Amino acid sequence: MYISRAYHITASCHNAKGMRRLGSFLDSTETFYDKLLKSCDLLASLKQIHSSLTSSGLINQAPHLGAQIIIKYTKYGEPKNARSLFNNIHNDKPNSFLWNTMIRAYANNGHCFETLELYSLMRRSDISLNTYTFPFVLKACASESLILEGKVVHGDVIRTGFHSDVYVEAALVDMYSKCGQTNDGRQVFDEMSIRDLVSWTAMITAYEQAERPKEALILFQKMQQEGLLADSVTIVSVASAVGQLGGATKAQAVHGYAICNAFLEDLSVGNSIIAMYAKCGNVEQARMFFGAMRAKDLISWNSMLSGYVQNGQASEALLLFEEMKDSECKPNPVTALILVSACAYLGSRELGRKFHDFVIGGNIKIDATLWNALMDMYAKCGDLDTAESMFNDIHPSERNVSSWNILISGYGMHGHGQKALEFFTRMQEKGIKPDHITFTSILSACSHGGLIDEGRKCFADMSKLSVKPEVKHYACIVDMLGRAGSLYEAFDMIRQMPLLPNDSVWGALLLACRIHGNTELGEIAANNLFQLEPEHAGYYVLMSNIYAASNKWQEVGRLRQDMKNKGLKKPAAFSVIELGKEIHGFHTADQVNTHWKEVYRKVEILAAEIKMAGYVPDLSCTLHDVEDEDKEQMLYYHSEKLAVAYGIMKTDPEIAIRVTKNLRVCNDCHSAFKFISYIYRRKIIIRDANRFHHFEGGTCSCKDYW
DNA sequence: TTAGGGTTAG
Repeated sequence: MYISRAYHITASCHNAKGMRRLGSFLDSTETFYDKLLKSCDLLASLKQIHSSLTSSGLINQAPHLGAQIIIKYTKYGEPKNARSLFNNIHNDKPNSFLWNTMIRAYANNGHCFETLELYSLMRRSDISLNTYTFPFVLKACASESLILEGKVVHGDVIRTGFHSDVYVEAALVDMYSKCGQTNDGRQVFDEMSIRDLVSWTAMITAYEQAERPKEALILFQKMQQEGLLADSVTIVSVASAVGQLGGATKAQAVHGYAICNAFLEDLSVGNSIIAMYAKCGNVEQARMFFGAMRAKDLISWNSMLSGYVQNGQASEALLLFEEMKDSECKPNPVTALILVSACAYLGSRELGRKFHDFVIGGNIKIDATLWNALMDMYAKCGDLDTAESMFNDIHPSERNVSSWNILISGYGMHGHGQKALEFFTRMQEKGIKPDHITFTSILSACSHGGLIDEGRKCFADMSKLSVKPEVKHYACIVDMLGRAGSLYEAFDMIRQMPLLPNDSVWGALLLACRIHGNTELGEIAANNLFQLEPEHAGYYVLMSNIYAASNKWQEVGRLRQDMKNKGLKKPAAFSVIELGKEIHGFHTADQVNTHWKEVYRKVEILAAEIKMAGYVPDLSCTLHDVEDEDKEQMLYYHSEKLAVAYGIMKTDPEIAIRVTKNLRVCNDCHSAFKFISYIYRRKIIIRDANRFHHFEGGTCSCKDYW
C-alpha cells in the first residue's frame, strides 16, 4: 500500500507543495519500515521488507534501514544475503557506517574470517576507518585467537590515531587476553589515560581467564580504591577468581557483596556464585544457594552438576540430573560432558553406556570434546577396546592431542605400559606434538607398568621436544623411581629439581618410603608435608604406617596425638562394587551394609582358603599396636576385601568383579586378591585413585606393588 | 544520524 501511495505522490510532484508532501511521506515511510524491521523476527517477512525497500529505491536513501536488514540476515544465518545487500546499496558518498555494520554483523555471528576479509578491503578502499570499526574487528581476532592479525589491527589503531578511544582500548585489552597475551593487554591497560568500569573489568577478567586470580583480585581492590563501583559483570569475574583461589571467607564476602548490590537479579551472577562455592570445596553451600534460586537456567544446572563432580560427589551429580529431567531445562552437550565424566569418575561402564545411549537418543550433538570425553569414560571404566575403536573412528586429520592422550593415559592406568609407549611413539610419527598432559600420562604409565628405563628416557625426551618439566612431572618420576625402590635417586631428583617441590612430590617419596620401609627418608618427606599441608590426615597416616611397620609405637602414638590435637581424622576408606545395575558400597569394618554379617563370614572363609595356598597376611598394613591375631582380623574387614567377597557371593564365576576404592589399595589386599583370583579363577579389577589393578590367575597387571 | 568495549557451565 505504501509503495503504491509513493508512486502516486511522486507522480504529482511537479511543484513545491508536491515536493513537501513527498518529503514528509518519505519520513513517515522510513519510520514505518523502521518499526516494521524492529518487530520483524521471521526470515520470510525480512525478505519481503527487503524486496519492498529495493523496489521503492528507499534502500539507497536510508542506510540505517539497510543496516538493520544486514544485521538480521546475518543473525538468521543468511550472511550471504546480508553481503549481497551490502554490495548492492549505492550511496552517493562513501559510507563508513554501512561498512562497520557489515563488519559488526560478521563479527557478532562468528564469521571471523569474513570480518577480517572485509576489514582488509576497507583498509585498501577510500572508506575511512573510525572508532566503531576497531572493536568489531578486534572481537573477531579475539574469538579465534588470531594474535598476528590482532597485532596488525593494533598497528592500524595507532597509525589512524584512535588509540586513545576508551572503547578501542578495552577491545584491545580483551583481544590480547583472549589470545593468551595477558601482559600485553596489561600494557595497553596501563597506558590508558582514562579507565572506565568496562576497561577495569576487561583487565580483571583477563587475569581470571589466565588463571592468575591473585592479580585479578588485587586489580579489583585497586579499582575500588579509585572510586569505581563494580557492576554485575565485574562480580562474575571476581567470583570466578575467588573460585580459583579458594577460601571460604572471600567467597562469603563476594556473595554478600552481590546481595547488598542486588546483583543476584542477574542470573549470570547467581551461576558464578554456584561455581565459586563449588570450586572452593564448599559444595553444600553451593547446593543451598542453587536450591534457593528463584529462577534457574541451563547454566545453573550445569554449574551445580559440575560442582558435584569436581568435588568427587559423582553420585550426587547423577541424582541431581534426575531432578533436572523434571525441570524446564533440557540437557545440552555440556550437561552430557559433565555426566559422562561423572561416570568415568565412578568407573561405572554400565552407567557410562547408559549416558552414551542417552546422548544418542536425545539428539545431543557429539562434538570432538564430547567424543573424547566418551572415549575417556570407556578407557577409565576399563573398556579399552571400545575406547580404541572410538579412537579409530575419528578421521586421522581430526585426532587431536587429547584423543592421543586419552588412549595413552587409559592404557597406562590399566598397567599396559608397553601399549601406552606404542601410542606415544605413533603419535609422534603422525606429527602430533606431545604436550604436558601426554608426559604426565606416559610417565605415570611407565611407573604403573614398572618400565623404569623407558620412564627415564621419556623424562629426558621432554627437553628435546621443548616441553618444560613441571612439578607434576617431577612427582611422576619420583613416584616411579620410588616405587621401584630407587629411593635415594628419587630423593636426589627432588633436591636437584629447579622448581619448588610441592605436596605431590614429597607425597610420592613418602609413599615409596612406606612401600620400602625407609624411616629416615620417610621422616624428611613427612616433615616437608606437615609444613606444606598441615591439615592433610593422609600423610600422618602414611608416616604412622612407616613407624608401625618398624614397631616404633611411641612415634605412632605421637603422630596420632598430633592428629587428635589438630582435629584430623583418618580419611574413611570406601569401596564400591557394581553388580549389573546395582551399586553396593562398603566402609572398612562395615556394620551398616545390610549384608555385612554374611560378607564377614565369606571374608573369613576366603582368608582361610588363601592361607592354605600360601597367602601370608601383611600385618604392617594395620596401624594398631595390638596382638598380631587381632591385626590379622582387622585386615579381613578392609573395605575392598568386603566388596570383593560380596562380588564372589553374588556374581556368576565368568563375570569380572569390578571394585572402585577411594584410597589406594593396601598391600595386603593386593596380595590377597592375587590368591583369590587364582583359587576362584576369577577376574578381579580394582580401581584406586587413578590406577587399575587387573588380577587374573594369581597375578596382577601392575608392576608397582611390592 | 544510525553503530562500539567487559560476564557464567565445558
